[in-house]
Amino acid sequence: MSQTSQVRLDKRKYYSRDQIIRHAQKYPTFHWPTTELLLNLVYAYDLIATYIARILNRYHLSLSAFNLLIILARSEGKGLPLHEIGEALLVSRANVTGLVDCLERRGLVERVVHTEDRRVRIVRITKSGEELLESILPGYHGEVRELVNELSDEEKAQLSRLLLKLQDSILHTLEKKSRKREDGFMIGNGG
Amino acid sequence: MSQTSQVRLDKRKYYSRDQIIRHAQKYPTFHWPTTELLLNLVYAYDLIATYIARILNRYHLSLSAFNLLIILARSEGKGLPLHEIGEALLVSRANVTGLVDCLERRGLVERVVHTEDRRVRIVRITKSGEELLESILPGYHGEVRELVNELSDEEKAQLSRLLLKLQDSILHTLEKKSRKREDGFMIGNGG
DNA sequence: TATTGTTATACTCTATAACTATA
DNA sequence: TATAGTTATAGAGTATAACAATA
Repeated sequence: MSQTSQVRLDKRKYYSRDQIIRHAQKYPTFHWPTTELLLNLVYAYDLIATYIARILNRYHLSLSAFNLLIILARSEGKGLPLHEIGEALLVSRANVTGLVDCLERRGLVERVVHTEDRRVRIVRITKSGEELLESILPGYHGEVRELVNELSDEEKAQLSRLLLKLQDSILHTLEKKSRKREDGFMIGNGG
Repeated sequence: MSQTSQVRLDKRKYYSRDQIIRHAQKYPTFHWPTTELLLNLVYAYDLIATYIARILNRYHLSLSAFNLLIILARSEGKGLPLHEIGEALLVSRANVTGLVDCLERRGLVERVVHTEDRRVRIVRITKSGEELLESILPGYHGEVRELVNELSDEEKAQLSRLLLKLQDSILHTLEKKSRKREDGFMIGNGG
């Protein structure tokens, strides 16, 4: 694979500060710190998501499928109804059905009818799903940790704090917007 | 739409620190600050990406299409060869063709054969593409700025600095890995 | 009537391999 | 031989609407 060593990983030359500002300054609403933040957030996410997807690919799991298995494993046998899975993964109900179908066919999760509300199906992780997770997680945690090892624990904690504050800001703005307009902005679970 | 007001935007209850640590502490490679950082990065990205996708949806543009138009607009008429677009967007060559096809059909970009190397096609934004961008960007910048308005400029800059450091850490680790193994990890442009 | 979940559809994004034309 | 771009295909992800079962 001669390509491997020639792939340029760093795309940041396409997003130089000077070029962006030169192009965008004609818009009065343009704000460099905001734009810079978004670019860095998106690019950091892209790098990590692509890398994690490659790890999970070895196990034929998508990122959503992996997240679902982990959430179910953490629930300690109680499982989750399908509509709550949609909330947790920011995915619509219709698509949760497909995701769960796929994992159920492989025997990694199972559906159980809720005893009190017979409309509801609880999804639980199976023994086999737990075994798969246990074969993935040691290597997964190690590889991910190596990936971010140039940040100290303190920097990681600070980054987390700022990202949390960013999430709060977004959530508050969206709530304000959906209170204001009846045709307000919606996120997730649009079905 | 009675659903609008009932959608729960905040999914963080599914990712509580105690529950995660209780489940993951059996793995010696597990490291809470790293996991916390990843969760917060992914969720912040999800919120922003979903919101921006909704804005762009009004103009029938995907996030990639929007990014492509902006990169082309910033190049000030010079345009970009298709393989560089792949690098910039972290997308494989094959998929750049499709993306450019789609925008070319709508008259927003055009292909021009490179005069010196006749294998190369340069993609340029058209007048019509620039007009579309100019109709989107004022509102776009304003909405995005409102979304993150609970962070001060200083906090945004600090967040950017930390995200940059995170990007560097990832890029360095990936480079080390691909130097080590001939079948090394690759990102993007796998075609 | 409203909610949970399913089915069906269509569109986008992604990954891969085989192909062409140029260098 | 290597590179730029295209074509074709298959698998995910997402959005939407219509529907059945249950509340």
